Amino acid sequence: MDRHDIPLCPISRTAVFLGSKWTAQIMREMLRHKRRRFQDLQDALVGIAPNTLSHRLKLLEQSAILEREFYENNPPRAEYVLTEKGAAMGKILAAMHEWGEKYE
Amino acid sequence: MDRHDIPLCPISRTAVFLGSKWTAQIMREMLRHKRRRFQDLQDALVGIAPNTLSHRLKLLEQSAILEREFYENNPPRAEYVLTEKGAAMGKILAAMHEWGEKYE
DNA sequence: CAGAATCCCTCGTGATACTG
DNA sequence: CAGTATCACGAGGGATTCTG
Repeated sequence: MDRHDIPLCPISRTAVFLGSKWTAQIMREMLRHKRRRFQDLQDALVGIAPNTLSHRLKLLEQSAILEREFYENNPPRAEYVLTEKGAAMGKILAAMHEWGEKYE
Repeated sequence: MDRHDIPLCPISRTAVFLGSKWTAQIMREMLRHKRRRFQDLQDALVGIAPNTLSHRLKLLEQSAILEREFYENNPPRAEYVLTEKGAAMGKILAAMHEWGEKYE
């Protein structure tokens, strides 16, 4: 067995998850608005590729940080809603913001 | 110009930096002890390769989160010391810990 | 509009061996 | 002890195209 099999501690898993390039910005946007459409997020996150956004949203949904609501109209509509677990991440983002303000 | 050139916002840079696999654990160790030797860290971070630890420490030093003190004895001794900027990251780690406790 | 499919490429990490 | 030197690999991200 090699080192890939050793699981990270909870705090590191949180850090690694949030540290995936776009995740913090997605969360900032969701914390501000509570509910956002795919297109809104893509507009807000200047430079993100749609497949990347889609992938991160899926992971956020799997972690129960967001919930996806899909309406099969024409055109279709998808909305992502912040859960309580997701909203609780606000403190982490706030701490990062405060630190960044002071030291960067 | 492609999307690689677009700089991340400060909060995302912080997240990405901390999200590098071992960085949160290094910081947890440094926040606990304020001052640690290379070997101490390698022992505490079970599974880390020395080149990886060395690399992360260099980046932490470049960001002025740690300072390196090197003594050319035989055997040599290196100590890494938490700066004020580094100590201020404690709030971020604490927020992650609190969130992890409650939701994971 | 909200993605899925594909291909490509970089970067962080890891294994291992070596040095002053 | 405290690293450096290589080599290699896999995952995440990006560019682009396509669809219901």
